[in-house]
Amino acid sequence: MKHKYNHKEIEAKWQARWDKDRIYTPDISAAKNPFYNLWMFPYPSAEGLHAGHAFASTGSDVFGRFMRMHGHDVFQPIGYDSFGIHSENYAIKVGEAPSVMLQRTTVNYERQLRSLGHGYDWTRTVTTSHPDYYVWTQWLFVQLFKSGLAYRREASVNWCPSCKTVLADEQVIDGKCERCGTVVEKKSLAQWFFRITDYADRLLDNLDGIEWTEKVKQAQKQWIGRAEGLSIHFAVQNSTPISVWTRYWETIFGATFLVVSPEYLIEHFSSVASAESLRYAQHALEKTADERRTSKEKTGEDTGIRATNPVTQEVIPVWVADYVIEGVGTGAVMGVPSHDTRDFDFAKKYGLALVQVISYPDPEINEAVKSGNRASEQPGTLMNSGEFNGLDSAQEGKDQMRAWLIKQGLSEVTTHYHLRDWLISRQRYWGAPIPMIYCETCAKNEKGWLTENESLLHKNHDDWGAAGWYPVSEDDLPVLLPDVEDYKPKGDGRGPLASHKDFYETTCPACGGAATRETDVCDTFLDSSWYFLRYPSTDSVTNKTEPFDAKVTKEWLPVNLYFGGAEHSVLHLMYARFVTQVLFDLKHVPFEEPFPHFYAHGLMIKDGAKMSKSRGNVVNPDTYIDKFGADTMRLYLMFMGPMDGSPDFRDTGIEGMERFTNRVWDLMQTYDRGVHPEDVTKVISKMHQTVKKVTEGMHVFHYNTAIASIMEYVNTLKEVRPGDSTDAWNDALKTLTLLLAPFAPHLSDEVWHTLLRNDHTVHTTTWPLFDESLIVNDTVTIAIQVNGKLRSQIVIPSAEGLNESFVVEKARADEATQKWVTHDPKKTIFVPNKLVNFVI
RNA sequence: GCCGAUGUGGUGGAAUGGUAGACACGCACGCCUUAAGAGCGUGUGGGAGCAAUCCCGUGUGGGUUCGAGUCCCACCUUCGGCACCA
Repeated sequence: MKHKYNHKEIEAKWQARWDKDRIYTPDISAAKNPFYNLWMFPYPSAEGLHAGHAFASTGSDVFGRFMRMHGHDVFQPIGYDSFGIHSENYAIKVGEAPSVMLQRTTVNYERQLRSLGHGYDWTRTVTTSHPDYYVWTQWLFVQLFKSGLAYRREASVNWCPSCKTVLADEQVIDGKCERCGTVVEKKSLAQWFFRITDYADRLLDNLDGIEWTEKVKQAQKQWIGRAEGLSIHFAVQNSTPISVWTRYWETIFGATFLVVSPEYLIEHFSSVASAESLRYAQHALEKTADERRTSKEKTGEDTGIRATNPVTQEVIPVWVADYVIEGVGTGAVMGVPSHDTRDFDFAKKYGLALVQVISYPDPEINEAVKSGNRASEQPGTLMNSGEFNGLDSAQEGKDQMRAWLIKQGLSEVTTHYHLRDWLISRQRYWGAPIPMIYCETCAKNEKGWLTENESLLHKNHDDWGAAGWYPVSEDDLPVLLPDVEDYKPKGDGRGPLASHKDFYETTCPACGGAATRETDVCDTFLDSSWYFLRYPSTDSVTNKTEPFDAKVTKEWLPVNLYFGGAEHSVLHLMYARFVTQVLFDLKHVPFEEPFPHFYAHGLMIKDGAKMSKSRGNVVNPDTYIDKFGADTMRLYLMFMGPMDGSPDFRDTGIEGMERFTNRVWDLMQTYDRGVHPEDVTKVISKMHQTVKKVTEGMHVFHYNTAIASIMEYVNTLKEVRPGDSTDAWNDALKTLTLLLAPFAPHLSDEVWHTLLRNDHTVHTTTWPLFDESLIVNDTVTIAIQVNGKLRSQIVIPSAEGLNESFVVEKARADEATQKWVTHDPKKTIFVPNKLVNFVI
């Protein structure tokens, strides 16, 4: 090979040139054909981007470039999700202020992202920890508060003893902190919540109308967890009735006891329950959620309370047990040992009654339920709930049973959700201060913003914690996060800002008296719940007075393609949808769904394992870009496998791709060389075939097969004999350059200008079209099968490919075939242009 | 337990029901070179055979079909999500 691609020189040159010519900076207000191409913005970690980020961001960039070559005004912004525990924890570790560390890490991120040659619009970036941005995060909080969707209540919440802050349910993975992996504890604190549960139905139902991978939709559906069941009321002697919630109401005849959660017992029956059971409940509350979750053995205590089964009129005992979880259902369950394995275990251990279902009150229902209820037919046999669920024949009985229970006034239909309200407060420093003010005087007078004003959306809220609370006036935003020395979390349930009088001392917006600011800060997921709205408006003249420009937003949103990791299925994506729906209801945006098309890319692995610092298998893209160049790196990343897979990064693989890059570069030097007249058809046919395959691959993010067909094309061109058909050859190389442009943007633009002698960038040049009719070659190979097994092949002129009698006759005449087909076949199958199958 | 995926050479991975393993990596041999590297060329699913060629092969077992990696039924593996969910 004579010529080698000099990546260092060429890539630096083009990155500077693109910047200067602003080819990735669309005219936001005048764009005719907008395409908003968004990659989930990273949090700028101290370690910088790893190869997995490069894989994902390149996948997004390739598509943006593809769209740009289709005449779209592609807007591809980038920014930093810079607030949050992750950044702060690292700052604490290295003993540096988060804001100081951030300056260094963002510079590094920008350098890395630029070195990959991505087509970002660097004139419109977003940094969530900048006051210009978080002023609007605080504004958003105020809107939610005024809508009645933000409220404050004392609650038992997830507490991470290492991060020393509370966490949202979504941020607890297997009982551990999503950020640091520490086992999460329960703690009772007064906290701000968002009423995302108000939007549960819409969040669920809208999923049907958006183009997301099934996997991610399923994850959201499960997380929302809508389930219809019945609330059934059990009268309690000398006390308030107990309501249980169940989806298996037809088993109520077998309910021989009730079990309540420790929380339930203390809240409702502390005066009537047995001392032993109360002690048990108190003790149970001290256990961590994880301890309760993982203990196999069920424990409990008889409360001494007696309830009545509303259907059988049987008096049954009420027990307390920590396997019943507060917040699931009503916190009380009916124990049906004949139908549920957990109830069976419990009943067995404590000697509770186990009764089989003997009869039903209505003969018709009796029959219907019985038909699906094997337990009733085989007394003494335990039927577990799983087995019962699988029986379709029981459905009709269940439906009738429900109608009967409701008619008798014993129960009502209740829908339960797994989704909980979004806990926003963080007792930390590095976040947007929650823009609320508490006035003790007003609180005493039962006054507060929500008691004096009508909320905008959530009308029938109970005013938990509303007294005394006022939002910071929008004119006074932002509430600036002060620079403080002692930003470390103290762990006493209050954030570091609570030690700073000059921060929290203020005056009441209502009465003018002394008041205090909220000292907790917002969850980082609030920062990222609306950032996509900000990008197109960053340079708008109105951005000092509005979070985003209405006209620009109407033009550019919702996001055309959102590219990101599936690990955000139930966190970021759910929050962003919720916030967008609220903004829609408040008429700030004209759409309900921010990401009508979300593509979930896979997670890159290295040596068969997930990349992680502890495994020591994190691939830093810098070394590879330095050694092989961004284009070779990009090509390799995209060639490893489909975007939704989990490709394994291997050094030998990128070396192979370097050979390809050099082969292409070498081939490009032959521009004007020409092609042998006898090879012209071959070249043209392969060219159109390649354009077709690449184009199709791009649309479905199968970049690996797109690159594979480009490789085939290059292999073909290398075999072609030189000659005097210059146009055909030059056309072939021109097409090759265009097809490579999204993957290898630097090399392509260099070739495009210096060798192919164009004076405009390749990246806004129109993507090549293919002509199906030109893909056809002079000849076509027909496979010959005998009884479905391949036995021979024949080559025939393409013109005869559809001619059945011609092809079959040729096939019968084939020597190898005659060995297998000795007499007339029973049947002959002919597939045009493909094969002939003789059945003998 | 429930939900969703997944399973193809030594490896990454290709295949609108129609020639399984495209394209690469790796490996082997050869050319070039004083040599190494780079580059170029040839071969490379398993088995039998000097060879032409034949047999077997897409997690397992059945089925549909002229023809199944692909469709249907049952099961297994691995990976993700949810979960003492009442």
